[in-house]
Amino acid sequence: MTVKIKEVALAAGVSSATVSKVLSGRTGYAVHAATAERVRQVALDLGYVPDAAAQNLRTRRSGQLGVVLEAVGSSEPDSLLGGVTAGSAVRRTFDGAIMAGLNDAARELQVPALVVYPGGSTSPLSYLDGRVDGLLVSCDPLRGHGLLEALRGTPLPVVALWTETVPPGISGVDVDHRQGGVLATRHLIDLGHRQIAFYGGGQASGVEHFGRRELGYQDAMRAAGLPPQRAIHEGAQLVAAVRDALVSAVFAETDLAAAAVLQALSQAGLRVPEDVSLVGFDDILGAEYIAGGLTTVYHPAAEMAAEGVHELMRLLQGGSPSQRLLAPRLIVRRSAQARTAAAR
Amino acid sequence: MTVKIKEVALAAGVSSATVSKVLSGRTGYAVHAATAERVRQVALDLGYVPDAAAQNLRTRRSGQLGVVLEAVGSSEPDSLLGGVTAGSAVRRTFDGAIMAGLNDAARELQVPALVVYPGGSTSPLSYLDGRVDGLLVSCDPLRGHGLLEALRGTPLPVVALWTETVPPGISGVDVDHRQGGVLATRHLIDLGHRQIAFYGGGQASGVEHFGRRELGYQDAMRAAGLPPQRAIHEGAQLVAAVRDALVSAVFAETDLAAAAVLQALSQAGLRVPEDVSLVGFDDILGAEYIAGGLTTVYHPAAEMAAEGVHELMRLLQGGSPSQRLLAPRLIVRRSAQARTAAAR
DNA sequence: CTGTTAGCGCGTTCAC
DNA sequence: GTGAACGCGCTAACAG
Repeated sequence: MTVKIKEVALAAGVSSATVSKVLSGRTGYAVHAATAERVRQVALDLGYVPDAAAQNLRTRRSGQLGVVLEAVGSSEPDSLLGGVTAGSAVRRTFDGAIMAGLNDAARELQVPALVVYPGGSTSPLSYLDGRVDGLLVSCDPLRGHGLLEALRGTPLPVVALWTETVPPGISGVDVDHRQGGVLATRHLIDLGHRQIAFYGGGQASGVEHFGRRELGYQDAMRAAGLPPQRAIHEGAQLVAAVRDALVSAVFAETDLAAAAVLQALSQAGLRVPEDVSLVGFDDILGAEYIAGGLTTVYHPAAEMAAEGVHELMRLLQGGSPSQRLLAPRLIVRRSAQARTAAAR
Repeated sequence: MTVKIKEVALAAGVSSATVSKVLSGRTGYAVHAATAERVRQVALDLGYVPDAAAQNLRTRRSGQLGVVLEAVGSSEPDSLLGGVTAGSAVRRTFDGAIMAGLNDAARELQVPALVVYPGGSTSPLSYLDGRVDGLLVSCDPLRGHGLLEALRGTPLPVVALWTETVPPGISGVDVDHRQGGVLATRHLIDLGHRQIAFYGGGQASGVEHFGRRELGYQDAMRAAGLPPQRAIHEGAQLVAAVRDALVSAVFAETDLAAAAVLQALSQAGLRVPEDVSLVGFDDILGAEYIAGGLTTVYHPAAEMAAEGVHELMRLLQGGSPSQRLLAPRLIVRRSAQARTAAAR
């Protein structure tokens, strides 16, 4: 037996229209202050809660934002990672960061609720049932953007996370991976390294993020007048390069890849950072335990999600779609040290 | 301009009632197979999607499950952790695991959508607006159960995660932390250790989970005829106990606490597992990097969330509230070794 | 047995 | 400050 607006109206001695006006909170309606106060009090006493379905039906808005949460995280092929196999755990860390960012932003902006679509693979049509006023799509960078393409031309405002390349009419928020690659590489250069390897699939992987991280590596190398090396994606190859004095420092495209590098080096009797300097990317949980503290690039996933909510609110208020890149940040620990300290 | 049911009816040459019957999917309605097929085809061609608000208003059900996602994760006080400060990252791992579990279960059960309430601190009344058919509460084990208490007696079916102690009328799903404590401790006993310390706040911390983990430790010790030791919650104290040959193995109440133990021991020149065996709890991301592979107890957070969804569906189908505990699982790595191998 | 008509659910908003 | 139409799909009762 829930309380309905008519019961409140009756108890307050007014019509339901008046109750609606008062509780809408909007000013500008002609309602006596005393009446308004009485209505509010009665509503509170009776524990009246407006029915969301009726409200949505009439206003054609739900006050809900949809979130399509595709699995996000490490997309590294196993071959690259050696024995390191925490991919799904990394994915969860990022998903958790996304939820934390969404939650914080939604609370701050007073968005009533977020709707998560299970699986995220449903037909694009199903997002158009009025359940949500806008859509955040957390795409898997590896699996391409099938859903985004399908949403091209939707009447629903859409913001895509995790990608720089979105169809027209859709907003995008991503981290500046290329700039992150520059940060990591420049750090190694500043430490005096000249022979710096890029470890990972990079552009050849077909994964947008990894390609951009490699581009950043190349940018920084060229800016310092150094020749970028071809990407290495095998532990043995890297060990050989180090032995031949062709490599004194490594930028691994992810922290997991860095862990794999560390493992390969250790097995060959090489130490980090004494023999080789190492920088990763992502700052995953556990990064502080890798090599006694992995120097890495922090990936602001939560901030990205929060920015996505803000962008969606902008679209809902009539703004036009835009692209935005968030700056990553270098986290200096101990796995990268000055070249001179290596004494080789 | 969205397509409405009447337009479909018109195009298919039937009434809207027939369209509704066909698209409801329910059998038992008397509709010609040929007519039904035609209606379905027309609906598809026109891209008809039933309006959720109208549906919800008429059926008084939303097909949505609410999730109150309080911050969950490491609740360890800083003093216990020494320099190890990855608490928020752990929280995100668990939140991500929860979302992964919810997502998987919802998809499997064909639940249309999950609603996440931002902040999770809103008045209990606000969950009664018909937006959701039931509520999952992922409570913070540290902050107590204010929300759960407030939900006592709600007409809405409620399932609480992360706690064994719930008000009457509410279902609970939690991990069997006590059993996990037994697993960890028994593993050390089986390895030949007799002087086993519990490291952490335990029962004194006031955190339900940690208390139960310590109880499990005590259970296993007593079962082996060994006297449980008083909980240690300071690195220096632990180092002293090891030096005095009072402790040869440590069960730390969380993996982060284990990392702190490791750090304290290392600084004192003691090695894991050569000098001291160490077992953690949670199997957080990064556990495989702690001490070259931390032996720990896996915390099935995703499974817990999935089980929560199942329990909620049971309640929605008229089942009665119940409590459920999920079994944790020992993950053997290399931080705990046989006593004899220690050669002390 | 197939398909239609009519009215419901409940808060919002326009016209008086 | 009020009355009543309205949003849109569902379903009980009814006609063919």
